[in-house]
Amino acid sequence: MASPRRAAPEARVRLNRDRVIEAAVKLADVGGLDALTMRRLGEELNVEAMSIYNHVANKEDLINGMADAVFSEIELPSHSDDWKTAIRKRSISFREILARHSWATTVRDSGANPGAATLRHHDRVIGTFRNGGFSVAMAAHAFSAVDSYIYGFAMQEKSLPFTTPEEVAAMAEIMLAQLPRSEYPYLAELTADYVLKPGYFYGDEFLVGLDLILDGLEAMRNAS
Amino acid sequence: MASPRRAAPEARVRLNRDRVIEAAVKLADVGGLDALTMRRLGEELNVEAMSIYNHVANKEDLINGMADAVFSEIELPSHSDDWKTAIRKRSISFREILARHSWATTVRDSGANPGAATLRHHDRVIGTFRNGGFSVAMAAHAFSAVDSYIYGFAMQEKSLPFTTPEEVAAMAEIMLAQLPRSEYPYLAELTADYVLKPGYFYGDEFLVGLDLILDGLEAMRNAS
DNA sequence: TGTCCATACTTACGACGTATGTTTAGGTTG
DNA sequence: CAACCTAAACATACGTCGTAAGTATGGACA
Repeated sequence: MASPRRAAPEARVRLNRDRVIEAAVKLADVGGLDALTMRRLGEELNVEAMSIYNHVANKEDLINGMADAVFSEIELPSHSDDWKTAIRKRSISFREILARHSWATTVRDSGANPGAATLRHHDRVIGTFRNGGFSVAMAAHAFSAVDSYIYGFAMQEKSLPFTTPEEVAAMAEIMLAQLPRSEYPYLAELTADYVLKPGYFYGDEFLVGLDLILDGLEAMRNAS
Repeated sequence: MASPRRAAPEARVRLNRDRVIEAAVKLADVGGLDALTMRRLGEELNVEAMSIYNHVANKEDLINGMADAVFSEIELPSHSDDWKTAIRKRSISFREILARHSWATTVRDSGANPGAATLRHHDRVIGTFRNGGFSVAMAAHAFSAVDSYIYGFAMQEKSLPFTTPEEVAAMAEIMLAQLPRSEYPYLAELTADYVLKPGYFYGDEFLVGLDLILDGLEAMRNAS
């Protein structure tokens, strides 16, 4: 027999906050926030649920950590681009990240206890506007408008119960069939003549709205 | 003794779907979606939790009903206004309603099983754009842009852990005090020179962004 | 007056977040 | 190498959740 020192055939891997958060994000990505339970997370980490509390104050703290992890993934606005390009790029990245972690749209983090990555991200965005010639007030307007739009778009996108164009078409066909045309004529028209057209993909709407806002902000900046 | 016919001193009030939904909305308004439990709701209705299931398939169905009830509160775009005024008014109403029922921002209803009020509302909004001279595609763009913005704004607003200007000031002061100025200079500047200025109210940002989008849509429409 | 059934109540189950207490394994010290 | 300390694991338990399944009841119509 080996010495008791080396008894365990499988050395226990130490846990830490980052490993916990990473696993939690993975769980939520797959099954949504509902699928993220402490017991299930423990299972994923080969640990009892309660052990997680050695690295996280409670579930809320865990979720805040997850939100901050998501923010750290977003591409920061580049210093070498002009403000519009920089914000445009980071906005596209933001949406992409929110689509990948669709549970994140519901999480408020930012408001209550923003993490370090969240703060840094926001600081850089505001800085980009300021350096682009926006006054403090205008930077605040711009920040609010752009981020509200991105969050809202991500939410709408998430709420769609389909993803691929094929699914969209199938779903739209069904909805259209059971939609009382006389009662909702415009909804029916939009579905038939737009959503059901080949090549339709709701995600494409994102850039239309984003550029609308960015152009508006540019005009506002130039007017001052 | 009175006849057994009239035995109950307090006649049992019959439940129905609308009464259930109304009470549920009230509960969620006060304490958020977390405060809405079937037992608590039963208590509110003087009924056991399980009795609610005679009027509602399950909690998801209940919440969908609540979402539709919220939509029914939103002011429909008026036929007598031009498209821009009509959409502006209903957007302001929309935000107001979402602020009053802040739990509603998280609920997806619209995507999966839209209720009658939701469908009617959407139909009227799209109709307003179409009658205002928007092509089907442009109406879709407009609808997406405006509603994404409203939803996102409502979410940001909800995530703020304060409401009154006094609370904002107090909170901002605290955050500013513990914010590493050198690390987040722009965030600090914005807080100090904008948020902490008397009269600041985040809700005021709403119209700035909304008008930005509406003006952009108008330009887009005129260009075609 | 008798029958039926919609609607209410009762009980029970498994899963949840987490408070509390106990065990253990890895590093430090003599 | 043995004795000890402590961080981090496990174990147990409580109250609450959504809701399945079975039971009781009272108002409407025969």
